Amino acid sequence: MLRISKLTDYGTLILTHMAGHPERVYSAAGLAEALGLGLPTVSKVLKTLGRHALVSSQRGAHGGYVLARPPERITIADVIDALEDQPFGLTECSSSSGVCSIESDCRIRDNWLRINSVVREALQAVDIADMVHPARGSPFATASATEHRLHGPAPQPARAAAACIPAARADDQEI
Amino acid sequence: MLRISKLTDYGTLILTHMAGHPERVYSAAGLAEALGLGLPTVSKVLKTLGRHALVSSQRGAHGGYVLARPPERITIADVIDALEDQPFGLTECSSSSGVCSIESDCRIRDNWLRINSVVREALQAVDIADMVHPARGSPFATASATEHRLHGPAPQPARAAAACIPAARADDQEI
DNA sequence: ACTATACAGTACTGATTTGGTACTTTTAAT
DNA sequence: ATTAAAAGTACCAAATCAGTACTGTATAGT
Repeated sequence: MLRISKLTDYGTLILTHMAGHPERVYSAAGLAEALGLGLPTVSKVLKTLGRHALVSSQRGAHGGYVLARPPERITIADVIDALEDQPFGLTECSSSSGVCSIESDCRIRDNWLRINSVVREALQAVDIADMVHPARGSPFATASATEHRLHGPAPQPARAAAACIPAARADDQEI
Repeated sequence: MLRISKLTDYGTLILTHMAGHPERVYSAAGLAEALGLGLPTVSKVLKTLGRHALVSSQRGAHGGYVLARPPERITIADVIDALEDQPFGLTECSSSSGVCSIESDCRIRDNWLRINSVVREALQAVDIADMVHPARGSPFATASATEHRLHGPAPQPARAAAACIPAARADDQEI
């Protein structure tokens, strides 16, 4: 469906929130409270982010999570890599090789690989620090975002609100 | 999971095949046979493509499908718009507005919208004619596809082969 | 007019994926 | 020792996807 999973969405939300005070130790409970998400869900995301070294964790009382590196050096592509189950790739045969019996004959694969590269670059051009500021002069702002038509905004139903929770209040909920 | 659905994959496959002879009328059965896909599945895809005016259909005996416009003017973004259920957008709150209760406060939404634009442009830069040729000097080849690291090729299992069927044999199976 | 062919629409079912939760274990500070 | 907090594992419900079947409609050829 060409959409990131909710967990990935939560991940960017959490990291963006943490980027407000890059040195502070945040507890999973505090983040859940601040972002209006369930604690188990937040824990799950943070654990995964920790496994991929985007945050580092401190166990025990007064423990918690800290960004493992400055927010400028954590890109959206990093978050997707960490949180999405399948390896990056718009199609199955382009994310991992060897699954397609007639790979050598397939004329489309090369093109999908190239499309992937372009999409990935777009995702790598945006980092968490960019997300904190509403619209900074970030590299991806240079793209001709004006002249793209978006020809199907399609006022579809779309169920309940997803991960779009206020990232504001970046400084309550210490610890 | 940031991946297009199989139906969309089939769609590009079918259109690419048809682009081999842009004027020819292809039957659903012929395409299914040529591409090694199930007839019902191919029919489903073609019907949807027809509804979105990417192919035009001719009913009755000797009927079939033809590309509705030259392959140079059908982009991957068009195919995705036609075949994916949800409207384009990496996150729910970025594909349609009004679903997020605190939309105005959300500092991330603007950024997702911008990321979407970039990704969409990448998808719009590639057309079906590009897909036919292994690696033409297409606009998206100009991107710095060299310096992207792809840091997680992750030799994951990955189930059965998907839509990666030979697009070759572009000229057997007439009608 | 009749018949064969081929697209159109709808609906259903099984399988996969996702999202969320619960429970147990390990680690560290007081 | 007790408490706080993360780590790991496993599980369940719900949503989504993929594929199939069935019925209807239009066209060409005889």
